[in-house]
Order: sequence, then C-alpha cells, then structure tokens
Amino acid sequence: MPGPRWRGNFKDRGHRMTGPRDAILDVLSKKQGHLTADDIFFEVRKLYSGIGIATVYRALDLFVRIGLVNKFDFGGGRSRYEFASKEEHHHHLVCKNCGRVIDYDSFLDEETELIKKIEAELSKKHYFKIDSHQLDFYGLCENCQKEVE
Amino acid sequence: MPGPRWRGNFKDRGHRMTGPRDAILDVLSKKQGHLTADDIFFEVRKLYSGIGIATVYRALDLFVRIGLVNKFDFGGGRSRYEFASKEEHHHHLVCKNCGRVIDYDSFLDEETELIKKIEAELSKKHYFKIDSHQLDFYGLCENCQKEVE
DNA sequence: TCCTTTATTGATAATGATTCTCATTATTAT
DNA sequence: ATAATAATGAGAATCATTATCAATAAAGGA
Ligand SMILES: [Mn+2]
Ligand SMILES: [Mn+2]
Ligand SMILES: [Zn+2]
Ligand SMILES: [Zn+2]
Repeated sequence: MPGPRWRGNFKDRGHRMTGPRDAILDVLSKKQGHLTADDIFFEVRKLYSGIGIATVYRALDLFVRIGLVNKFDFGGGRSRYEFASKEEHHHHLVCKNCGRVIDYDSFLDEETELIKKIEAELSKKHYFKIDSHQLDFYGLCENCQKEVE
Repeated sequence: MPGPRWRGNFKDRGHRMTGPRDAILDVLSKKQGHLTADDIFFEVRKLYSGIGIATVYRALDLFVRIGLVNKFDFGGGRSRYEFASKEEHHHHLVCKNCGRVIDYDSFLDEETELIKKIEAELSKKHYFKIDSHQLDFYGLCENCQKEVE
C-alpha cells in the first residue's frame, strides 16, 4: 500500500497511486534542482530498486499532465523536471557553458504585472488562450566566466 | 564560387563560405518561421541536391555560434532555427497543442526596459554574465481552442 | 593559373533520449 | 476474494543529433 501522501491528486481522474509513482514523487519533492529523467531514475532506485526507466518517463509525463511537476527544455537535449507543488512560480538563469540553472523570483512583482499585461494584449491580438509562460536568461555563471577568461 | 552575400560574416574567423552553407542561408533568409533541421534539409535539397543532413546540422551549429541564426527549444524534441540577421529581437507565443509559434514584438518597449533592469539585478546578485534571454507564452491557438471545446 | 594547406563535405555508423510493445503484475471497486 | 483494467519492467524501436573518416573543395600564395 503505497504512501498516502499524494493520493489526493489521483482520486478523480482514474489514476492509481503506486509504489513506483510514490517513490518518484518522494525524490522530486526532496531533491531540489532541475533533474533529468536519468537523475531521477538513479535516485529512485535507492527507494525502489526494481523500477524501470520507462516507468520513470511514464510517471513524469503523468505528473506534468496533472500539474504536479513542471517540465523544462533548457537546451542540451534532455528535458528537466521540477516538483511544482507549493513552489512559487519563478524564472531561470541558465549557464550556456556548464548548464547550471538558477531559480529566481526576486523581481516577481514587476515581472508579474508586466507579464499579465502582455498576456492580456497577446490573447486579444492573436486569439490565443495563454496559460503559462517561461522566461529564461542565458549567459555564463561565476565559475564558467573564470574558465573562459 | 558560392554567393558573396554572406562572405563578410566569415572573413575573420577562418571559416569558408561554401555552396552548401550559402544554400542553407538562402533558405533561412527566405523561408520565414521556426524551421527544424529537417525542414531546412528538404528545402535546401531543391537548391543543392547532393547535400547531406550532417552538413545541415554542422552549418546550423556554426551559424548559431557566430550569431547569424537563432536556435530555439520549444519542446517537442526538435530544435528550431530562425534567421537572425536584420530581424528585431522578439518573443514567442507557442501553441501547446499543434506547436504553432507566433513571433511578437509589440510590447518590446516596456519589456525591454524591464528585462534590462532584471538583467542588471540578476547579474549582480548571482555573478552571472547574461547575454540573451527568451520569453515564451504557452497556450492554445485559435484553431486548437475550437478543436478542444 | 597551379599548388599546398586544411576546412568542409557526404555517407554512414554511433549515440542518447524518449517512446512503444507486450506479457505479467498490482490496484481499485465490487 | 474476484473481476476489470491500469500500471509495470524488459527490451526493442524511434527519432534527433553527433562522430568518423576518406574524399573534396576553398583560400591564399607562388
Ligand atoms: Mn526552476
Ligand atoms: Mn521567432
Ligand atoms: Zn556555468
Ligand atoms: Zn494550435
């Protein structure tokens, strides 16, 4: 009988809470960062050794669909996943050299305001129903600046 | 002797302007949109029938490195490319259902201002050297709203 | 123009991430 | 406990992108 912690999110839609899914959510909620499917796979095997990589992908896909997890594409060929529950919405700073990703939300007041305004304008102008956005800054992190110097 | 149109951008760095590269730039500068490597490959074969897909990838990589072309990851597993020369910087509206991507730059005044401010703040706070950013709004385009209704 | 140097190319194999298939197992509602 | 069926694991299959390597072509100088 897998942990009841996340049951609530599955009740309705006919999804079942299982051992593998619970273990994956456990990892996602504890490890912070922007994990690849493989990162998650290796961590989860400590909790649920028999799990297969396909199950990890299937579970992540489900979690993204129901809004429990955010999926990102920062370039580099691998998707990255982040636990969404309770977290504030935030934006990213991405190092083009080493791939490090930093979350930030310090400017969120002004940003949120402007972004709402843009959303309204774009929705009207292009008949788009906007439900999310992503703002990333790219550059070189502290370490990588030194290396390149 | 391949077209002299883009010669200027190659002079310095030891890169050679070749038939395949010229054909690829031709396609990129004429076809608008956010093309995949394969889109480009099929178009370029009309101009330069013997070209190989590896050459397309290599050329695109080079163009991105020297700033002639922008590369994007809107999700969906394939990178998308856009001719950068002369174009204004802009942001995107992406349909999560059909993948359509719309460029916009109407809000650029206010956006630019805020984004500069954020860049300055983030650079200082995180010791990051920021050189670009990407802002995408996700949702449903007009057509896809109808389908789902 | 001809030569030399070496960047570039095309074909193809290799890789890496993600998805699919399918027989087996586990979960849920009765 | 039983039936209905969602979920799983192993491995094959896909898909996009890279790496290899021998052959070719561009650039600059003689
Ligand atoms: Mn994040
Ligand atoms: Mn664009
Ligand atoms: Zn870095
Ligand atoms: Zn659409």
